[in-house]
Order: sequence, then structure tokens, then C-alpha cells
Amino acid sequence: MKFEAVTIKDIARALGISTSTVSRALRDSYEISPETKQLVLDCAEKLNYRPNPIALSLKERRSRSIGVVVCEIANNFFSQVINGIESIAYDRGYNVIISQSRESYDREVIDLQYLASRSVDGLLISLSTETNDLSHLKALHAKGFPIVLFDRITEEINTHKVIVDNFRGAYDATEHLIRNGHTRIAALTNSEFLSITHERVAGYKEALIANGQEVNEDYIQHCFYGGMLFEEIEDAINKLFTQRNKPDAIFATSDKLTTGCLKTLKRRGLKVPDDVSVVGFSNTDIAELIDPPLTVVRQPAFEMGKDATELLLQLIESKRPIKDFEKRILTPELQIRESSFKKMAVTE
Amino acid sequence: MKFEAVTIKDIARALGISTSTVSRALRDSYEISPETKQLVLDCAEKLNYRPNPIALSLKERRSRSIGVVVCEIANNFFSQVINGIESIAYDRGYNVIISQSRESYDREVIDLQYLASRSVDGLLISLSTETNDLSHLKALHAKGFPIVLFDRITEEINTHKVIVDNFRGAYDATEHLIRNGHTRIAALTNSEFLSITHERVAGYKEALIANGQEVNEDYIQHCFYGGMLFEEIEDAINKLFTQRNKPDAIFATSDKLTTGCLKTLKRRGLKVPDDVSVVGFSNTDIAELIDPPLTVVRQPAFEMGKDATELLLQLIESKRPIKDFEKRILTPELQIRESSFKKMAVTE
DNA sequence: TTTATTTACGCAATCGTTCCCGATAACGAT
DNA sequence: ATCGTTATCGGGAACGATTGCGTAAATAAA
Repeated sequence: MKFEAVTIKDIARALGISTSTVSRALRDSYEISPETKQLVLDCAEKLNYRPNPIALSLKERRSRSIGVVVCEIANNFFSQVINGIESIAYDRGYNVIISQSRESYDREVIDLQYLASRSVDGLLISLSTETNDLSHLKALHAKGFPIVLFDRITEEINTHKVIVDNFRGAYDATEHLIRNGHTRIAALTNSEFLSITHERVAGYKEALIANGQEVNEDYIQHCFYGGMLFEEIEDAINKLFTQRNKPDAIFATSDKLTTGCLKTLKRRGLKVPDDVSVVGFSNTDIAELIDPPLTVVRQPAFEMGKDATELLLQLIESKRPIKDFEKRILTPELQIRESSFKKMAVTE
Repeated sequence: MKFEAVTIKDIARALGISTSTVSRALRDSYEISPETKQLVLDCAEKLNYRPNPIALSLKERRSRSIGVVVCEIANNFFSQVINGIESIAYDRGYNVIISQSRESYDREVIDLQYLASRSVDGLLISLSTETNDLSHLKALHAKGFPIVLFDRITEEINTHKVIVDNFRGAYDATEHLIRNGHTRIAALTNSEFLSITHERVAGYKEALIANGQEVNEDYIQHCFYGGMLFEEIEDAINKLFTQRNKPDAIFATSDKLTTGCLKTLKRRGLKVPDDVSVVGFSNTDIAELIDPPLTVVRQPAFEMGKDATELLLQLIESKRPIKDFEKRILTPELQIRESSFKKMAVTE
């Protein structure tokens, strides 16, 4: 099925003038007489002319669109980030193209390749869990392609970055559990490839140490695919609860891990918080509806999207190469509810 | 910041041949000798040549991308639909561009305009709640632009459509409440502009009538923005519970309405299902974690995205205009949990 | 040897738009 | 009458890639 659009030529032909004149009239150039301008404008209106953004992109060597790569959009955190991205991009006349890596390195590479081959002017990316080799990003970055990293970042690439204070979020969550009388706090976390894993586990460990508790490596369970595969979480929970000293609390470091953890506990018949308390990173908007209401570390996802986009547009629209890069660290919020309260905490 | 890419000309210059030869060599044309082909291929590899999709789009008058317009992606149902869309589009070499109308008619019009001005080959759309005037869609459709409607559709446009059996979903949900002893079932629903509202309310009413209950219009509350504004839901619940005969069950017809309803009930101190039962359309993946576990009508969202995309690609790639349009009706699933069980149901 | 055919490549138009150059006419200044 | 300005517009190249057509050389057929 063909779809024919009105071009600048149609207007030129209809008015018996050249395309240059039409183009200039539409762009309100001083070289065109007011009468001709009006003629062109009226004709364009009548024919319902719309400039062809593709032709423009080719000419101007820019597409006025930015690419976003996240592992999946069916995730509260990322969809909120995307809302933040769009809120800025939309105002500045940029189009947003979203790709999902689905935690796959291969898909991430393919997505990047497509986006970068000149169809987008810049890139916002949160790395996939499988991504260890960064050569695809480095190659782009070396060519001067504008990139801003957010959430799951890497220090190997020198550019703008936006993250939350993962260390602090994890520290606060863990300390909260400690203050509520928990002494055997486990961590359910993502792949060791990810920056967020390091930062959050570090915060968890530091909180334990600062409060005189020992770090027990058996209590730290990594889920490589971060809960994309449900069995991962079941296995991890299994390992935690087949130990001699079963944990009395679980700190889950991502949205999917948190909900996956709760599901597994429920299916195993473990009561939260009576048998085990739970705190998790999560941006779900129904934490209060969960049984029990869930204590969460909530990230300012919308803000993160906004900030990352502002930084990216700054890179894109800058005349000269930028050398000084910024790392914005936003503050997460610990929202305390019932899932983290030990039953006997008071009497202990 | 400029980003220079390697073009077919660079290869031609490097090899001292014409661009036509390079182009044909890359496309493996029979007119090019094996030796030249190899030379070109090697050179392209060495320079890391990537074809410019924008130039191709201009030439072929197609962008190999499709546009998607939904009200918001931070919604389980729509993000699952998008996953379905991408699963097909990706395999067929199409890029997906997502726009959010945020339930605004104006944004829907703007989104459409941008997408349609030749940057996409076709469109998948679920109408915004404000959309009453369809002239923007009709104009595009009249020009032969491929459009597939899904979820929130309209009969005013003759094209492929994909929906779930909303009538049946609502009927089943309502009948389930009736069988559990409820006699005062309220409906919390969307704008009357939306097709899904009509169909779901119709199913609700029919179930009441078929089971010998009366339809009480005071029990039907419309939220124009479908819960985007939280006060809407609070007002609606208020109206329901300030009546003489307070409802003993609520049937919510969308994801946001369902969770919004639960939040409001909780804040008012109403217990589910003791004080009032709740059943709702929802595609949340943590229905089982909610207190109480939520009975939902779940839509095959992924399937819907897949089907709609298949139909759209069929429209796009068809040689002649298609006259015979299909309306696919998928089957929703009632997942029964505890939120719909009246406490005294057994003894009644 | 002459003619026909095949092989292998280049030229140039094209897609829609912009923009650098000219080009023309009108007009005032010299 | 001639020149420089200004206002207004058109021609045509360019962006990157594809492709119909033309053509030279090489080969095969006569």
C-alpha cells in the first residue's frame, strides 16, 4: 500500500514558482516578499503540506530523535524513567525511540547498531545484565557519538552519567532492618557485572559492619538475570533457607527481585514479616496494597529520566566536543511499611 | 557535536570505483565480478560501513518502522502489548516508535501527525480517553495510511481491529460476584467515549439481568480520565458509599481503576472482601501478592500486540489496497482469588 | 573477420529539502 | 546614461543510497 504525501514541489508547481522560493517562504526568509509568503503559506495549508522529516534528517545529518536502551519497559522503574525522558524530549522537539535489550548482550549490540547508524542523534542507555564487553559502546563513544549512561553504568566510558545513590539506598534499607532487630539479613541481588549490584551490595555490607554485624557471604545470593527467569529466584531463596542459620530478613536489590522474592516466600508458606522480613528496591505504585505493605527503597525514576535527557541534549547540541563530564547522583527514598517489622522486635 | 559516519562514497573513493558499483557489490548484484565484490566487502568491513537507513527511507519512501500510540506505557497492560508488538516487528525488520498520548486528545493528534508525516509506515493505536473527534485518524486512513486499532477502538474507521471479548470478561467477572452471593454490585469504569467502557458495562449489565438482578445506574461510576487523576476514583468511591444501599462488591474495568479502587478502600478503612468484594480488569503480575489476593480479568496483552502487528504488517506489505478487514477478538481470563469472596457467602 | 552477446562497470536521475550562487529588475545616486 | 544597491526569485548541487540505461571490452558465434 502506497501513501502519497504532499511535497514542496507540489506547492511550487501549483503556484508556478521554484522549490527554493517555497522552501524559503515556509522558513520565513527575509528574501521572500510578503505576498509570495502568504501565497505559499495558503497553498501549503490548502494542500495540507507536512515537511518530510526524513528528507530533513538526510540534509541536516541529524534526526532530532534520541535512542533509549533499557532491559525492559514492563518494569515500573524503567517506564517511569522513560516518562521522564519523554517529558524533556517532547518539549525540545525530539522524538524518543525505545529499544529493549531484554538483558541480552547480543540484542543490546544490535539495538545500538541500528540506533547509531545515524537514525538517532544520541543515546541513553542502562546496560543489560549480560553486558561485560563494552567495545560496542566504546567504539561509538570514540567516534564522538553522544551517550549518557543511567542506572546501570560503567566507569570504562567517560561521559555524563545519572544514577541514584545506590550505596546509601542499600545502607539505609539494611540499617533499617538492623534497627528493627534483625541479625541475619540476606541480600538477594543481581549479576555481578552490574554497577548497581556492586554499589548496593557495598551499602548493605557497610551497614552491617557499621552496626557490628558480620558479613556472611552465604547470605548474598546473585541472580544473573535479575529475576527474568523465575527459577533463579526460587533457587536463591532455597539456598538461603536450607542453611543452618536461616535469614530473618531479606534485602532485595531490584524491582523484579523484590516481587519475585515475595512470590517465592508466599509459595513456600513463609509469612512476611513474621517468618522473614523483606525490604526491596522497587518503584511499584502499589507497595501499600501488598500483603504486608512493602517497605521499599524508591528511586526518583522520573527525575533520572529528565536529568539524563537534559545532559544528552546538552551533548548533542553543543558546538564543540565536551570534555568535562558530570555524574549526577540522585537520592533514593526509604519508604517504611510493615514488611520490615520483626514481630518480636519490641520484646527483644 | 557532529558524528561522521562512513558512506558508500568513502568506499568508492578508497577503491577508485563508482558508488554504483559499491552499492551493487554490497547488494550482491550479478553484475559485479566476484573480485570486485570481495574488494568492496573487505573495504566496507575495514571502514566499518553501515548503510544509512535515513537515505534508504527517502529513496524507498518507507522507513521500515511502525508507530504505536497508547495512553501510557507505565501500565502493565500496555507494556505487555508493546512487548508483543516488538516481538513481531523485530523479527520482520521493523523498528517500533512508541508515543504516549497520556489520555490527551491534543497529544494524540500531535503524535499522529508526527508519526504519519512519513516517518512510519503504519500505525497501531489505542485511543485516548479524550478522543471523541476522529477526524485526525479518518484523514490518515482516507489517504490509505495503514492503521490497526487495538483495545480502545472505534467503529467509525474501517480497518483491522484487535480487542478482547470485553463483554464476556465483564460478564464472567460480574457473574462470579453474583455466584458468590453479592447482590449490590457496583461498576467503576472509564469514560463513556471509550469502546471498552461500553462493552464492559454491557457485559456487567447483562450478567446482572441474566441472573435476575436489577441494574442500578447509581452503582455505575465513570472516571473520565480512568484513574490518571486519583481524586476521580476517590470521588467515585465516595458516591458509591454515601448511598443508602452501599455496594457489597465493586467491579473495576481497568488496571488503574482496580488499583486506585483498592487504595481508596484501604484508606477509608474498608476491608476487602469482608466489607466489599473487588474484581477488576488488571494485568499486574503481582495480583497474588495483594492483600487480599486479587481476582482479576486478565487480558492476553502480549497476544494482542502480536496480532495487531501481524495485521498491520499485512496492510503495509500488501501490493493492493485491502478491502476486507478483520476484527480479532481474543479471550480474557478470569483469575479467581480471594478478593471476590463474600465472607458469609456459604451461610447465605 | 565480422557480428552478436555477455560481462562489468559508470553516468545520472531520483527521493524531499536546504542553501550557496547567480540572475533579473527596479531604483536612486552620480 | 551608467553604476551600485536592494529586493526577489530560480538554478542546481548536496545529503546517501539505489537503479535504469548506456557502453567499452572481452568473448562467442557466424
